[in-house]
Amino acid sequence: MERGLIAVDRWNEESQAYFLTHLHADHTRGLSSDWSRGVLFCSPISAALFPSRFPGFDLSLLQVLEIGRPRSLKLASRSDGQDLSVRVTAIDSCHCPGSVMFLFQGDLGCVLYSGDFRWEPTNEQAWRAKKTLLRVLGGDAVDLLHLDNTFCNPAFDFPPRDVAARQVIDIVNRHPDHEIVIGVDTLGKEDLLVQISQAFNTKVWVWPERLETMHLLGLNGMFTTQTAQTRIRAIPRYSFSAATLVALDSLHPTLGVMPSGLPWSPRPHDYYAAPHRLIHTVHFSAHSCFREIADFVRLLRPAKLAGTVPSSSCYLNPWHFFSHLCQPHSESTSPKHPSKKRKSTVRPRISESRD
DNA sequence: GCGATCAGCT
DNA sequence: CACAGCTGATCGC
Repeated sequence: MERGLIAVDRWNEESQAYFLTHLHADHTRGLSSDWSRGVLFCSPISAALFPSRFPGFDLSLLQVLEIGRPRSLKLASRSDGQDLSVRVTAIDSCHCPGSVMFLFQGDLGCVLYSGDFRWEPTNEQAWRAKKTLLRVLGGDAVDLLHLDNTFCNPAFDFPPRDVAARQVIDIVNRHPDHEIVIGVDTLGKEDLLVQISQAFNTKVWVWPERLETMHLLGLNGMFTTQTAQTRIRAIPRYSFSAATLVALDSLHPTLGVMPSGLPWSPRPHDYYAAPHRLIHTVHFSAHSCFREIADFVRLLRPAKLAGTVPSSSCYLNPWHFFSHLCQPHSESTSPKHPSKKRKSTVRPRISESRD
């Protein structure tokens, strides 16, 4: 965004204000315990997790933005030093605990930075977030939308997370005598584990640091670090492997469940591919699928649109799909073919740098 | 010795 | 290809 004024998830350059969308490692690269560049704004949940991620961090630099509650900032214009007045509001992005979008309104125009987000059409939390966003927008036209375009391709279509959770529960149900091992990261998929805990009325094992995270998130009584208390364990994804599963299975019949955001079918000779008798994979994505991204753009009809995810072979410029949804604000015709212009061959477009 | 960056892997 | 992210090697100070 406005270089030198506002930095969202960017930590390696001088700026007048810094904003953290969420605490995944790829958004905190450059942040460290000895941070001293300036004030950092984040959500209440990110703030609660902050000391455990960055011990010794100067907490006087942390500014908590309540969800849906605008905060006024005074910045200085880079050209003439004049005061710039900006309102910023954090909106739940439903990507992981504490994840938010940032809506900036004021002298820099109306800019929405989506951060990583997943707004499923059937999700209550997402529905509330959408209401909040529309309320704070109050009819303002969005000049620029920085969009999570991770899966911005019509080929990406996958079920909502509660359906995926149901699939995991079914797998566990079908294997009543197995130990179950689920691969998870340091933050995310808590809802999945909570649903499993409730469905089987049992605690779920997690490693000690993960238990601390659960407690900081206010999830008490559903998780344990004691192996004997449960047959269901959530282990770090990086230690989840075929070799690990084989070793565990030799001690006691074990089944691995890998909830993965990777939505394409793997090929042979790929380590993701190796279909393994002990491993079930379930599509579980914390990013919006194409249809959900399209709904989001249609809701906002921004004048300009930019992707936030760096280049990859399956990245397509969101403008390619959504330009017809942008601008003429009063257009009430509903062109129901966001993928109309899709070429049958996926045409990779290299993005510029992440901004 | 430390942090930052990268290669490798899952 | 690569959701997110760990480990370990290496580079620069």
